[in-house]
Amino acid sequence: MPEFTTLEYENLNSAVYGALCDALIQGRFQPGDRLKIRDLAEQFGTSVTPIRDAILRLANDEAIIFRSPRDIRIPGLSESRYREIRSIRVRLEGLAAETAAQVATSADIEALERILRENEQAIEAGDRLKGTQLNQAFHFILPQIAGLPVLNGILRRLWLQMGPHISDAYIQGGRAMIDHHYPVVEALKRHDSAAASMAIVDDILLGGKPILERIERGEERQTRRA
Amino acid sequence: MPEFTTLEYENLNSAVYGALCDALIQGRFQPGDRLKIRDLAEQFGTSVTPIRDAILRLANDEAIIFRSPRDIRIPGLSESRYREIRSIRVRLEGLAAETAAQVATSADIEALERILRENEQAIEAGDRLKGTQLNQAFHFILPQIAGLPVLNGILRRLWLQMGPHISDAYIQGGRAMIDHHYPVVEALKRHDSAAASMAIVDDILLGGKPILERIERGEERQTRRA
DNA sequence: ACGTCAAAAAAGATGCATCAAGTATCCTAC
DNA sequence: GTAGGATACTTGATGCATCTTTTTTGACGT
Repeated sequence: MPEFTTLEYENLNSAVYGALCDALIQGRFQPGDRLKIRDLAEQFGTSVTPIRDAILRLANDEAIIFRSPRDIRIPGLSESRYREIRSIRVRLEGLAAETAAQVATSADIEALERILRENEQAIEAGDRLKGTQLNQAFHFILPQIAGLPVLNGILRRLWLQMGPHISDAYIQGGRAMIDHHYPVVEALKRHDSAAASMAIVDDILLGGKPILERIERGEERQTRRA
Repeated sequence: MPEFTTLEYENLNSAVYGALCDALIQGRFQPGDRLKIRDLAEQFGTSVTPIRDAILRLANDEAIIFRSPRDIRIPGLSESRYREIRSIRVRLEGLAAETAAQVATSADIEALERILRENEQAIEAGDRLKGTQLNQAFHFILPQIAGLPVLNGILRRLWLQMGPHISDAYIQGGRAMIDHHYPVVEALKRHDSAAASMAIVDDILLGGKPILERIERGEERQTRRA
């Protein structure tokens, strides 16, 4: 269960922000979707103020954009931007994997293997949502094992931007999403930093291939109206 | 002149956010300093609303923290956190330097050399503020040359967190702040990616040494009252 | 002096009214 | 039937009142 709020105490603002982050990461928004503060306020049963706060934070994360002062939307993702995000992930998740390999305990390994088992089951059951969630859980747990909270926050933000663009695509890769995870765990067991780094890089590049191909095909509806 | 606002149109919120970001990066806040929304509203001559918006964005960047629901402060920087930020910078600025080396034009090189010349002058003149500003400009221009806007945003956020902790320390390093910049430019001229990456890593590790030593010495006043 | 506790003041959270600017709708004129 | 324009509506920005909780302060007793 990833922790998304950076504010340590609870308020409506953080609750809304967390809920919208979850929705974004789970792909429940499509590129081009428009967000309206008053509508969201009604959905959440609050006034507009906490919604505005959350929307502003999301805009600061570049997870949503203000196309004009009154037009808040889920942004598109150009091919070059996706490639940049992928390059950044390669560097940062590589660092996380290296560090994790050095410090991973047997409890950490068990947690990873549990995620893999659940992911297997989700794929067999055809549960796409759970499949992508567990895939994300795998990626987020590495910086946690490594004890790198700043890195974790950066990756979280990148995932907010990718979320609306990976929901459908991942499935087309079938088991490719999970196959590359096993070598990572094997490397962590051996405390082999170099192998762990290479394995996670493989996962990012190969496992993410369907997403890139989808963006290249231009199946994005970036400027779709509502 | 780095562009800090992610909202493309102008409003009070972004103006306040930008001003506070500048203040943070320039070290005009000290760790432990307390921020009060009403006070800032008076200083900026606005109501509390745009200030709250900006404060919330800054908190989302982890540039400021809510120690309690009514206590907004500049956070401290533990040694482990600084080391983590440094590791991330090594990876990301390494990537920026590699990419920049491949695509840098002669105009880009000239811009870099202009910054170096101005930085020399600022150091000679003993202008600390301008010195640190130009040092930052050097680091921010590399991802711009490389055409990596996402990377740029991540580094900007990291700098927001480091800002309050580097103001004094850098000076103690004397010319060390700038000496390591020359090999970077030389590598870019030769379009030598590997050398550029190594040079910028040297700068981060060696140039940042005074900061780490200061944090290790515990000269931080993280919980200082006002 | 120091710690404790209570009252007073401060401060952020939340809700809401209003404003300005942009959008949609509908009516009219040709 | 269509084009143009005026009107009504939508929507985020801003300001502000109020509420609750925290923080500060100061008096009191030890």
